[in-house]
Amino acid sequence: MKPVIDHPWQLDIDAAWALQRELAAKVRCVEPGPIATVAGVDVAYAKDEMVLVASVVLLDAMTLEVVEAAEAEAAVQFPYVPGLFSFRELPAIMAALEKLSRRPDLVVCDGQGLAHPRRFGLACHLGVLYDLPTLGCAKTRLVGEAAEPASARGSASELVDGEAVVGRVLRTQDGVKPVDVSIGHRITLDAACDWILRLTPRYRLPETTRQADQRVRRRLAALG
DNA sequence: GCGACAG
DNA sequence: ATCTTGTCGC
Repeated sequence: MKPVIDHPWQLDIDAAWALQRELAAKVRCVEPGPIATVAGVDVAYAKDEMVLVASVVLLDAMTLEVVEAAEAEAAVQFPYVPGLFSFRELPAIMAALEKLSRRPDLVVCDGQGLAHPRRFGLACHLGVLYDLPTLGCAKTRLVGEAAEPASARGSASELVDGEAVVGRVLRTQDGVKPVDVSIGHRITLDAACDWILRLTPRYRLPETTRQADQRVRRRLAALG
């Protein structure tokens, strides 16, 4: 699978902010089409953050079984800057996506989507580049404030940043720390939360993220 | 100016 | 993200 939009990745911080602002205008919040397959992506670091290893898994949306998987490595060429996270991890993720034989109907990202200071987190960036439905499911917050959801699985509260509702804090299992869910591209917040609940029948994090994380660690160990 | 800050 | 021991619970 290849992106429908391409842009330089060898840029400085200021150029990245400018490009991000331009791409953010393309984000769409619409009801996604039929979803039969869901992909998950994750990245791990090797050699003291000199090398990135990315993993992409494709799950059957009904059974949550892995039907395809791919990994790829890429040299780090962008620093970790909160807010510009996607410029650091996407090159590796794109290399892994290129090895995927089919286009997923939805991609679950490990990080924020709209719940970002410029409303353009990793999930939005990936979604716009491939024109695919994407959502962000983050373990920790970047921006926004929210009330503590009730302790039962499925409970949620609005994630608000300034005047805007940028996402939802969702409890995926009874008593566990909730995750931050936000739209990436071509999906609605309600649909995004519905999918996260469908993908978390047993654990706090979605099966997509867990499978991708598991495989990326194994690949990292195999490298040495 | 000071603190916060996805992975 | 990654570095790490012990500990609580099913």
